[in-house]
Amino acid sequence: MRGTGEGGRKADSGLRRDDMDERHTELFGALAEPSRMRIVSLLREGPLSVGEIADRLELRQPQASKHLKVLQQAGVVEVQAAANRRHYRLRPEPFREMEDWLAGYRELWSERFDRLDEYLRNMPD
Amino acid sequence: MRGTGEGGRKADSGLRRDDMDERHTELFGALAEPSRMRIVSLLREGPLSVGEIADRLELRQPQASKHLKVLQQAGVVEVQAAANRRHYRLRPEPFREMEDWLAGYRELWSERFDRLDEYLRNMPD
DNA sequence: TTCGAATATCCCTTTACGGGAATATTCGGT
DNA sequence: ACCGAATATTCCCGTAAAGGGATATTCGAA
Repeated sequence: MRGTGEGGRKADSGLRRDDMDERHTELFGALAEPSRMRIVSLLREGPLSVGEIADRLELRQPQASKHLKVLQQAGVVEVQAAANRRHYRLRPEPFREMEDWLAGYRELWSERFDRLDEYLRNMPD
Repeated sequence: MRGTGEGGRKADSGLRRDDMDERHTELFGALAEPSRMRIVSLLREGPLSVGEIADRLELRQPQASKHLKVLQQAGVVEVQAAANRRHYRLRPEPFREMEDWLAGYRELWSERFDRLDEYLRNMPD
């Protein structure tokens, strides 16, 4: 139990950078599928039931359920039961995490490693 | 040829939202693999040759080459030949694109669809 | 408790993908 | 022109994942 409150940032789960990468691997995997990407995009408008999702994206109900299950396991969506219907909605956490992950690459925006010394260091002696 | 300079934003490739999603599907696919994620993470420090990447991540050279190829096709990295060596470096574009994509979900941070009217709309009459 | 709507799960087949090992290619040096 | 280092490519194999279809489950209504 090291560094529990180390950074004190937001809802830090106390993960090392490598673990964060693992989590993002799973997150990206969930998004790396056209149908699921469309589901996520659609869910931006608000929570929807499985039937509505399948309907609007012209998916078959079983496929919609399967994709939603994957998204749920990756933490992208959460479900709320209401009678027979199950309403799926986006969870904000993974998007925040992605934002944090991206922040580690933000220096690329500006400098883009234009310095050559790093580059030349790869040359053998 | 509509709206070429429409928004005047950065390097807008003139893609519709659906096309953007397709591109991100590919991008996420490239990142949805532990070794590739580690390669990307490693390349933050600066450009590296294939051998160095394979070395530091304890990958075999062919695997490293394959993963780099996938990353390259997804536009995540670019290569620069120098003698026998090929130096791979991160491209800033995909990260910017991810940032833009994320922006479309930023409202989740704050409100998180707490309004119930959208939710109740799903109820049958 | 029986029925029907909504959803999840199971089985099967096909395909995509990653690892391993061998081989091809490219390039500078001599 | 030849050799060796660095890298890319190919082939094979095993596994994970996705689609299709049928079926199981759950829940409210009557």
